[in-house]
Amino acid sequence: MGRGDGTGRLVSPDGADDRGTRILHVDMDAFYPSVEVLDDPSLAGKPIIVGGAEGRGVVSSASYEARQFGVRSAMSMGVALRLCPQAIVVTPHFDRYAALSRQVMAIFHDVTPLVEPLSIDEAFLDVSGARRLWGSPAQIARMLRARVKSETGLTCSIGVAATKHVAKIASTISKPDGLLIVSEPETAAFLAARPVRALWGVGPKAAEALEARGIRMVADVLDTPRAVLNRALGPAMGERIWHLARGLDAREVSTERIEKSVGHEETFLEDIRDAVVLRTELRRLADRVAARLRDGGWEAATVALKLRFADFTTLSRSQTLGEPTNVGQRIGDTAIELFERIPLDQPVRLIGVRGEKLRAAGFAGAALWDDDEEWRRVDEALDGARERFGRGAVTRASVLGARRDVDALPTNPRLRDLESGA
DNA sequence: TCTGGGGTCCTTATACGG
DNA sequence: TCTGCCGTATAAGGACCC
Repeated sequence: MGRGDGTGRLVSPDGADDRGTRILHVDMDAFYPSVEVLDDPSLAGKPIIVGGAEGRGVVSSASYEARQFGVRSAMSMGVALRLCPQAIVVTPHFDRYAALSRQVMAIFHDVTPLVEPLSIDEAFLDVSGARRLWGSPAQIARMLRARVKSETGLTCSIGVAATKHVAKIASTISKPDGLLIVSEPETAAFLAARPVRALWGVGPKAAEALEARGIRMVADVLDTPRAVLNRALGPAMGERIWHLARGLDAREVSTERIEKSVGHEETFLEDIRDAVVLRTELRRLADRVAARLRDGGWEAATVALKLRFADFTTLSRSQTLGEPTNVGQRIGDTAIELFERIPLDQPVRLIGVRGEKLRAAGFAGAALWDDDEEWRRVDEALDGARERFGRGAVTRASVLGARRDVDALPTNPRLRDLESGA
């Protein structure tokens, strides 16, 4: 959720240039607190903090009134309340947020089927096919803002641009209740004037590494040789920001995303030393992970354990299973095996279990293992799928799952994609 | 009153087979 | 047969995002 304090609101005027644009990024304003105000109008205009109220809670989201005191997402509640003692703390009502989110997404789908939800409160829309029906991208954005407001009572901010990246930056700086249109001809100048931190994927660490080389603004990135960026940030990140700084972002709006892992983790109210208690928690978390896997029709090929100790050092261990599973007992057994290998020389503050390398459930793997011809076809499918999704996005197991289960589970987007890719 | 919980992606180290 | 190289897979850790 947004980080600004809400003082920078921008609304592009009617008739603003929207040449070359087709992507909208819609971002709800202070979504959680705004929903709370909707449900309790007496909160309107007050500093609201949504987050874990007691113990080790942090701020999930703060109203703009609270942000003016410096309250930000991910801040510990203690610090937040020191900055803004008069704030009203509300524990989150995720079901309500999800319901409002569905309502807002439905409005988007009214306008175009090309909607890519990024999180509970934001989405990309490709409106290139919606022009005839609804008008130019700028007109569509104005209509969406009006509809969201009138049908839900919530405000949102919209960035309109030629690419996802620029649309996202535009919505961020237009907040709250803003609209910023960045036409294609304006893009280069718009980007150049932003700090590097505005680039997607540049967080505190990368910003620091760039700053150390005198690179503070996107304009500075333009003056920096590619090789220097690659050295400073690593080849993947270096290449990415070299492109993004130039407005080069070929990513399409994609309506189907493929889950790669599901997990649960828990921070204790007080650090725990007792291994019996920790094992019990692992069982509980493993059962929740397994239930989610079954709901989605997945199995996990790898089980990962996460521990965070009292001093905040965090460690993870993972193990690939002989056979993927969505059975809580198996996931729990594996998590506990991993846990037993770690010396407990400190109390534990957080423990978590995650299932990774998801594939479709129900695949009878054993039958295939000694069939060379089948393996050859699987590897061909793997190559095809990797070309489409990129390396690492697809595992052999996921292809195996796709080949076997695509008829049984035709509505599963992961399987459909893999099958057509194969 | 220091630091949540859900994720994705990238880098580096290591092991293994040819 | 030994060594190096290459590609691949797995594992661990960390940065980043909301």
